[in-house]
Amino acid sequence: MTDIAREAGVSLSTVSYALSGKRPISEATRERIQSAIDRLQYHPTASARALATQRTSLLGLAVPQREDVDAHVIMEFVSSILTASHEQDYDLLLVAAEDHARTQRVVDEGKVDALIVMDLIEGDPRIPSLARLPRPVVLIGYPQDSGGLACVDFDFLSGAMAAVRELHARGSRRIAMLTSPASTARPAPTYARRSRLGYTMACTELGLAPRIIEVPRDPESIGAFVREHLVESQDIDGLYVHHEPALAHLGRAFAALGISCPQDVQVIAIAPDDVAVSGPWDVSSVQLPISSIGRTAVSMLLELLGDPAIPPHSRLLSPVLIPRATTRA
Amino acid sequence: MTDIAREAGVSLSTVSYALSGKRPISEATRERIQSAIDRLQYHPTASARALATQRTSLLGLAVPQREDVDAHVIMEFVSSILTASHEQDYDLLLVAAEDHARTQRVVDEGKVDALIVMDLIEGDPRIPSLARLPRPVVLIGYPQDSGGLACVDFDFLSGAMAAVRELHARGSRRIAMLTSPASTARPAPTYARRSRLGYTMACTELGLAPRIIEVPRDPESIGAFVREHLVESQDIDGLYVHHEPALAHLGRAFAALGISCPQDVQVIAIAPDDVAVSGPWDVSSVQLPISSIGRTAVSMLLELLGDPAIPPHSRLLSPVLIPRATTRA
DNA sequence: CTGTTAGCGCCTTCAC
DNA sequence: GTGAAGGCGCTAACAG
Repeated sequence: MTDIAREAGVSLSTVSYALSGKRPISEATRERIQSAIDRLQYHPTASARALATQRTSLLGLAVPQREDVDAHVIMEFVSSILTASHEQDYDLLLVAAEDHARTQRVVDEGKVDALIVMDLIEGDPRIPSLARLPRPVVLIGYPQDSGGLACVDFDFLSGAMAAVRELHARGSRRIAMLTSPASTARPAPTYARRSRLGYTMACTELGLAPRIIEVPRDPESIGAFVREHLVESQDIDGLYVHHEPALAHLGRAFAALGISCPQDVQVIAIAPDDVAVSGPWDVSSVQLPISSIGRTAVSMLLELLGDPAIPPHSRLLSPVLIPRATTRA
Repeated sequence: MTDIAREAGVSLSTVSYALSGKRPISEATRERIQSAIDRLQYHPTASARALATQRTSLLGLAVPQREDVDAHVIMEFVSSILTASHEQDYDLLLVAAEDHARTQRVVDEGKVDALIVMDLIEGDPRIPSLARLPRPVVLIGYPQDSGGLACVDFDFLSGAMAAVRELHARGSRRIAMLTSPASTARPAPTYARRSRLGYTMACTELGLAPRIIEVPRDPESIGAFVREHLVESQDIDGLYVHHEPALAHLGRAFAALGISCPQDVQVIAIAPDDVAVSGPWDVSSVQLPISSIGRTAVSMLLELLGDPAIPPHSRLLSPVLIPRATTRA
């Protein structure tokens, strides 16, 4: 920077101000400076700037690497967060969520200005330490006790209720919820409880008896479920499905066993649009707005960076229901 | 750091040396320093260290965001690169590959020590500017002209040849290659050419007539292909499939049209293990070692960081063939 | 084995 | 509008 000051015949600070624009600079000198910059191929040094300003223009993101989290979903989160960050002139620093010590370290050492943590589970043990960090943190997920941290997530409770009400409004009276087994091994992600709760509340509201059916993701189990409840006892005429990997199998089982979908039974899933329409059928669904969540997380972080006094709060994105081929008109 | 020096009753530099271990420190003072660190919750400031050492301990990764690159594959690359980086005490800075200006900027400004660029295409326009960067760069992919940059990729040429030879050794004589249409819109990824070339070379070597059949990824097109070539004209008894999204559809089409697989026709795919076994059948395959590629890219970068004089070269991972249910014994 | 000191490259409050 | 000077927190010679 000294070089280009000399080259342009001005003082070092003038160059700095020309670059940051934090002070009016005459058009003439501004141009001389710019041309010197081009000529010398100058690039400001990020670490020096960071040291002086205490800002890295880096956002941290703790990504889960466990096999049982759908790679597509994670990728969409990462991608939307990356895009949103770039739009605000931030870069993204990735750290493995499993390595919590490292996650803390990158913020303690000031490698990032703020942090996004995804894949929260109920009673997540990381929450207390995250709450102690000296920089803004937002969680993707909505744990019962967020320890005062900002949260962003889809409103699964409302989403589940919307689905059940819709099934009911279109004529279903025996509405079950189909979901994955509450794994006792792994603690549940924060949305599992809220989704079930929403389903139960809606049933209560409508005077229906709630029935939550847990089924593994393999085709055989799905087939068995369909045979038992839809072919034999026929005790279900509406299905709220929160079980993405099972959706496609469900559709095939219907076809194989001769269940005609909007007629015999209506189905509403809660899923990202692409998985709702990617299987053998186009499933009516409550949209899971992954990239909106990602973008919201970033903008929330920026607000907190702008004004750390903002009271911490949660943002739950509202459900939008898209009727497709699995519900009646 | 001054604080903990005072607190421990030593000089500032002693603290620094105690932390970096670049100088022997007596056990006694070392402990006093450590306890002061714990007491004051001290954490070294990354940007200050980076400014002083000219090292950020950050690796850059340019990730593609285009829809037509399989999210699972990208995620596995990212994940393996992230893990490998952490193992070497590096963090990972993500930037959108589509934003090439930004990609260059993060290295010009010294935000990263080195850069990995994935999803290279033939004649990639980014190569010249990447070659001019003042830090190590490795490409994931193997373009014909790498501009002197280091490359890491699977050896698709050998992989294709291995597959064809294997089919031939197990009795197939009319071996076709099934792959995705060479999109005229998007330029081809670097492996497309090498895979086809390997297939052709193997055919030549074995005295077979090469037949490259391009089929879109949708189930209908796959079904049509099977009907035409395996049911009607029956002019194929061996299939080298480099077309991941089509694999599952192919298996279903075989089942639906009564093609018995190792008997009527043998199939070897080139694919990651998980996709080879995830469909309706377990496909014999040449392993696509995605995470090995990722890890290799990182270790190559570190070698270059350690000794920039290392002559640039490419690393092509050798094929490993896994016989499964689609080849004869 | 420990202390002193001069930067790393940029920002920013001051005087001019 | 411009220039001079101190400081951000740490590293690494250079002396002891």
